[in-house]
Amino acid sequence: MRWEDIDQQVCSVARSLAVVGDRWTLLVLRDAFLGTRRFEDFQRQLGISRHRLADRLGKLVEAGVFNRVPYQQRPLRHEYRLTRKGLGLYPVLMMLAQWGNEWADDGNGPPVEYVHRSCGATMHPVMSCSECGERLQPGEVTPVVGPGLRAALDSGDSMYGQDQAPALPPLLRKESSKSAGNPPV
Amino acid sequence: MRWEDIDQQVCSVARSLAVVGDRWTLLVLRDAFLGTRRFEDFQRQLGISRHRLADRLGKLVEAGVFNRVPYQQRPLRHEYRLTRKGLGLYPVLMMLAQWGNEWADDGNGPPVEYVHRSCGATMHPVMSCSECGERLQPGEVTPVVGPGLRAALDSGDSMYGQDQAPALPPLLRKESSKSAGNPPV
DNA sequence: CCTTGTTAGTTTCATTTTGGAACTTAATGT
DNA sequence: ACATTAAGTTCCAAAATGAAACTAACAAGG
Repeated sequence: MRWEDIDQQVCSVARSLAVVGDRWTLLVLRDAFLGTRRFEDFQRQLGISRHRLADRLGKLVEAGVFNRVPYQQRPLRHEYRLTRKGLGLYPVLMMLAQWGNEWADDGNGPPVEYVHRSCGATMHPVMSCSECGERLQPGEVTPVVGPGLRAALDSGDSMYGQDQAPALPPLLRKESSKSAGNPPV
Repeated sequence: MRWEDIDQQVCSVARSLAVVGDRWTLLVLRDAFLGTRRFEDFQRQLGISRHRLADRLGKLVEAGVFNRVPYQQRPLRHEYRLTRKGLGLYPVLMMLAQWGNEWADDGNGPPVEYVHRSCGATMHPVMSCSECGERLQPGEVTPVVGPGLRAALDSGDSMYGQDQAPALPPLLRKESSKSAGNPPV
């Protein structure tokens, strides 16, 4: 399977990665969340080749993650602004940063720390349940077939046969008893 | 700058992407969270070439995301299990899935829905403050220079001069007054 | 013993993607 | 007239990828 076909999967992780899973794309977004909006600024800050940058920005505009809006006439110049859809990637970026802080520390501690304005505390982001507010751990969440997957299975137009279970988004499957005794870690 | 050098940046997002930012890697992890452990299973489910898969698994083992453990002798066979470090990527995967559910819907609704075992509700993951528990929005979090960045700046061994501000992890910078009137969206 | 099957890779090679540098366009500043 | 800025584009060599075949090490069946 070619990488460009991953958006065909009936899986939200795959579909997200079809948009943001290319090299540099998430770093472009990181800088966008930091306030960068212009081609030259992205290019300088990232060290990406202009070639790649033009391609990535174009795809993100096409995907609705950025708006390309003129910031001056004569000569006409555009800048790239995060849309609502783009802003929706904030948790992804923050969780990547959090993982890096926890696990890719170079021995000097986290590069940056975060202060939550409304409570004033130095904090880190945690993932929690929208309904009960409790923190979510792998294995506490059960994925169930949703309408999108049911539709794909019913219409048979998907790449999955009726018999073959398609890939489900992330959970930690319960140990099957036959390989008991070996913890997942 | 070459992609392989992004881990040189004093930025946790960049360092995380140095480990999980290659094509297919996050999809391999998705399947791992779904319970897949063996080479053949990853290969079949993902449709990735065996070549790439061997490379990605090797790099993830080297990075400490997977353990490669024998599950039989004669013939010797290994399987790949998520380490604690690997399990730490759960929020990243879930937030990617959540974004896909929200924004990459194909018109049929989300492929899967999630049930939180402890509260029983159909839920979605939200990102919140570890200290006050409130939901986090872009712009409510202020990044401040942490020990890792201070060390890099002090020792001067980083790629950044003392004068040049290095890239900070994601936030939404306050509008500078000179471009006032244009909302970030 | 001989053949086939399973699992986990490795090798080979054609096709894509990337990185780097130079070039273009449309202006402005000096 | 000439240098500069911003946002790309073009060109090309080098690196990454995808597809398919091949290998190793054994097990099972006839």
